[in-house]
Amino acid sequence: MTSERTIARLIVYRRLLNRMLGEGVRWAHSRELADLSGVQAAQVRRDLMGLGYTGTPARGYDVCALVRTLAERLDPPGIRRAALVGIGRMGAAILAYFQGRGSGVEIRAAFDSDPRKADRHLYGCACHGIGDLPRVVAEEQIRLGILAVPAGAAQPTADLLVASDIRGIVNFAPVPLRTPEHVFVEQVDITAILEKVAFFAANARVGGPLTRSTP
Amino acid sequence: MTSERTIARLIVYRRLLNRMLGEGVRWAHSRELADLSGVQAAQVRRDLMGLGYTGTPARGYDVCALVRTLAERLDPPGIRRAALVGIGRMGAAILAYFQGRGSGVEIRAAFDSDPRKADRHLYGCACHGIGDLPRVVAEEQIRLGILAVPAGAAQPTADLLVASDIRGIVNFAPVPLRTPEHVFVEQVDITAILEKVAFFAANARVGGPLTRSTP
DNA sequence: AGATGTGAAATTCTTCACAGCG
DNA sequence: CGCTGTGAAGAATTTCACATCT
Repeated sequence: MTSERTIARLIVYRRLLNRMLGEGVRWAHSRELADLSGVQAAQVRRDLMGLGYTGTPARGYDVCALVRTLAERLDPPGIRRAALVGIGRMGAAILAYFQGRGSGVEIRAAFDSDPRKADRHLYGCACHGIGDLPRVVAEEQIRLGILAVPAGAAQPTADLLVASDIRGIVNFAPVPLRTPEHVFVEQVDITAILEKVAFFAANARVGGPLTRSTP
Repeated sequence: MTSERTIARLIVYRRLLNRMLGEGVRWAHSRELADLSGVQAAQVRRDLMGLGYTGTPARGYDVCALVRTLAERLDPPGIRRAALVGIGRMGAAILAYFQGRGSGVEIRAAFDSDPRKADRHLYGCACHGIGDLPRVVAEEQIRLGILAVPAGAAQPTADLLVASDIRGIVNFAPVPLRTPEHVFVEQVDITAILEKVAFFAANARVGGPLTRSTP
């Protein structure tokens, strides 16, 4: 009912619904949400069932009310501030990507071990030396970390984040992290993803399964 | 036996084994691979079982031979060339990231609708206007596409890739794509991933499940 | 003793199918 | 009627547990 897969789909539904809201759409059927997000209609209904939210057979789901319900369920009370560690090409791209995007999460500070990258602003975000991380994370009450450091630095950096009382990490380094159980880690391994797509592109048979997404 | 999850794990094992090889390690037990990749030992054994590859109870798995077996199984015969579409911050970061990395996949050409970004080289990769895509993709026998375009351009660009006989797409735009069944699509939705981590970071209970990775 | 290979159980996730409502 | 909510079936995936080998 609150599995990782389910939450990932709810997040996708919410974005679709927000877009609909902007287009003035008031009602949506499970079938539409399903088509737009690439899942089965029954899956959408079951996912929404878990929210306790209920639509009507006649009009479907009230887009506005559903967005509110999803916000209640998905938006954590105190967790929306993130720290980015590693201001290389990938880190800078992530920073740029999140600027102006009305996501629920906001990157409050960036860190790099290279002192030349510290003490300036990049895409509107303050940059610090890595030594300032514990202090800034505590001061700004940051609870999320985004790791965009080289593979060799990933584990020590994760340890530092954990020691600074971070609760969740998105790791772009191609190294599985060892963390305490109370820290949620999501591995985003772009190289591995490309290799996977290469594999299934080669072995794609017509009539195969539908396209999948990364939860 | 050849599910998406399984292939994703095999790719991770392979990278670990390659690293071991570089460190001179000759033998590995299922337990070590499991610990390093964050899964159960039984899972590793079952995954390797599917390869038809067999270890010995005494020493475990022969790292060198296993890497060869994995290469046979995972490396598609003709599919290793990719095209990047969208040379913005994210696209440039991906390009930089893949340069020098000995991955099985290589980015052969980059495209952008902005003509100012065409006709030059970026991180060693030739850049073209989007109009040249069909020709270059055909000439270079490219079979994979990486989408790093704005959300609004994602679907039309995907259509163009599909028309150019691309077989697999990694989509960084936060929009699910509609593609024919014979095209494998992997959605990498960074905003959604961050929101998911925020959710589970907030709801993290001590004694919860281990960290997960993105297959 | 400790590790592999693997049936079988357990668990998780998805889809079916249909009652019931507007 | 077509759509929702949902029990039940069905698939897929993971984990257990143990015979077997060295």
